[in-house]
Amino acid sequence: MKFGIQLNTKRKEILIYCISMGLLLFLMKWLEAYFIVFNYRLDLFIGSIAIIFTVLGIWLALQLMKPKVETRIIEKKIYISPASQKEINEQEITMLGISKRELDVLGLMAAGLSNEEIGEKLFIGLNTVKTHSSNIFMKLDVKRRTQAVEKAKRLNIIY
Amino acid sequence: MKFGIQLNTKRKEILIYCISMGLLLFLMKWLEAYFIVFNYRLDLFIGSIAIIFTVLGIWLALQLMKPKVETRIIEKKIYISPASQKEINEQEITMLGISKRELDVLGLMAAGLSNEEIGEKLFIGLNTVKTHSSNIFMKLDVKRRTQAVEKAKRLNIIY
DNA sequence: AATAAAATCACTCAAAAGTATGAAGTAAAA
DNA sequence: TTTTACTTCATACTTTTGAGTGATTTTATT
Repeated sequence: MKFGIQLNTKRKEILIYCISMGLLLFLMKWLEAYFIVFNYRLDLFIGSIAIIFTVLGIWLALQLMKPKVETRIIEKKIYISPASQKEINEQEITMLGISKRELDVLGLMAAGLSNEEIGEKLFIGLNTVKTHSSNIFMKLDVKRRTQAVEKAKRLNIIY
Repeated sequence: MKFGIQLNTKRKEILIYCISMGLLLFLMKWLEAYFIVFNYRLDLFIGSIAIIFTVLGIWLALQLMKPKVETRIIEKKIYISPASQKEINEQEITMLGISKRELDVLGLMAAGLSNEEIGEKLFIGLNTVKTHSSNIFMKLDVKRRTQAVEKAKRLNIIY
């Protein structure tokens, strides 16, 4: 469809060109008599003709060459990683009322440490760790550390 | 740099065109005397001039229009499968020698179930679950279920 | 300074988890 | 058919975990 319209446009242009060329030739034919009088000016007349038709040729070429646009389509790939690294949900933490220390314990819990190991890492006693973990379970509404870790990860409380 | 070279090429073409045009005019001047003899043929001569210069104009236009290249960069979005939804690494499972049943237990372990609950779900006794989990820990080279879950998820053994 | 929240620890008891060992049935492979 | 791996279960014992309760200290807030 597009090609057809384009061709029609071209045909019209060619037609216009032919007509105007014919008119020009007619005009020149008329002018010829005038210029013939000034015989010395014939070279100037021919020069004018040359320039006019050069310009005409250029114009015609431009009209016909219009769609000669080389379109290079370069597909630029944009890789989109869909939110793989979720951020810590601070809001959820405050909402559940989990304290800093409890969060520390929870993190080490998720790493697979035992309560004793957690205590060593945080320089606190086993009983303290137990208290913290009990509070965590209460706040997270779970019964086991495995559940706590699972839920905490699901809620983006820990990494 | 590129632009400079391109301009130089164009300048050369224009120069060549000017020289050839000059030569043509000189040729025409020479031919003028010849054509003047056939005075009736002046219109034909002028017509020839018109055609020649039209063609010349077209040629010039084509030469000048050559580098009209349109580059369209189309951004194509490609969605990468998220890293979070990794597939189960069957190879790792066979490499570690983890059996189907052990994998079942491991999965429920990761869900936060207790050994007793796992037994109920799989219709096996508590002792059996314990045996399985012990074997899992041995094969995964860990000491606790939390560690087992952590490592299993890291190795893409479970979801 | 008084108050409240957070962090620390202790103690007891019960439940759950984990170790070690042995054993029996099953299904697939050599 | 024998072997091997898998699954199942039992028993005894140890360790870890978790609940419940209470207390002290620190820290921040009013």
